[in-house]
Amino acid sequence: MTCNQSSGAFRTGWSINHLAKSVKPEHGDGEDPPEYRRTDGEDAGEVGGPRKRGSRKKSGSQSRLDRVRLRRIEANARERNRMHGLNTALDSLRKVVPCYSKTQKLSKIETLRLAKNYICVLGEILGTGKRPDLLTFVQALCKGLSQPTTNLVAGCLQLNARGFASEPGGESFSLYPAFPHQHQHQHQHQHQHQHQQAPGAAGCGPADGAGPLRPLRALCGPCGPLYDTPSPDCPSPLDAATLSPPLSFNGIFALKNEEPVDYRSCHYGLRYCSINQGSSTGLEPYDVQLRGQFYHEEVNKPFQNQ
DNA sequence: TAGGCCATCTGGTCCT
DNA sequence: AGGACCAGATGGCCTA
Repeated sequence: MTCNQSSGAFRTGWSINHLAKSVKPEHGDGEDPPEYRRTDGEDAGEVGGPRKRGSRKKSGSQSRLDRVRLRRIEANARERNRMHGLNTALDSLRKVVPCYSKTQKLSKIETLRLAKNYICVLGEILGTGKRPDLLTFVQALCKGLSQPTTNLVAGCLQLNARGFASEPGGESFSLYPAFPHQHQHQHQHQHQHQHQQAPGAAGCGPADGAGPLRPLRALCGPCGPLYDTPSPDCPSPLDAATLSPPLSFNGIFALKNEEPVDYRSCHYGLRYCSINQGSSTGLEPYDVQLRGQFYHEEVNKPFQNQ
């Protein structure tokens, strides 16, 4: 029996008796695990030489061995439960962190790192009373995170980083989402270019090409827009009237899709996030292309020297 | 195939 | 004595 089988069996409600019959197979081939082979102090005294063992003594030792074995099995079960509780808590944490996907869970360590970053950001916001710009926000969130996680977080943040990488080493950024009505031709070809698009691929939105970092007005929650002075260039399709409500997070930031996006099928390349799928808002799925390496480096650059 | 992640087992330590 | 907690070891699964 494998570990997985064991855990599966546990999840389906193994009794201690079941466990007792399935003592760790890795030690394998019917051989008892080390502890069960080990003799306790009483038995250790017998190691020195041949010694007659009465049946009474033997049965006592046997029962003691059984007790040890049972305790170990019980301890294993408790330890499993403890770890399951820990994992449950981690799942809870994943759900309140600004990047949640049922299909591609953050690893434990990345969850903790992201949560820590998030707490720091929120603390900073509380302390200063100011909302950070999107780039700063993402940078802070992704501090110390792995590249895939950085990409995942950015994806959850609805970032379009194509402009980000429009010029290798360039200084322009675009954080606008690319809506199909703006770039329908792009959308049609994105799938076939998933793994081929050059760093200089076409950007999107009015910020495409050159220009300063601009806010993503899609990041508007119930508490109002993330930015006090939304860019006048921000096109009307992003107006609140057409925005889908799901882009909200705890009333603070608009960060998450209610419908978790499965990024498994679009690692590092083009990603198609569907907001409010099939809604009456008229919004079609839009892409949040992320150029893995370059994006990761850009996001983490400010922190690399810290 | 290597590396990352994970679940589990295990023994040690500390606490009640 | 027994439970909680911890860290090391191990093996399975998945992905690049």
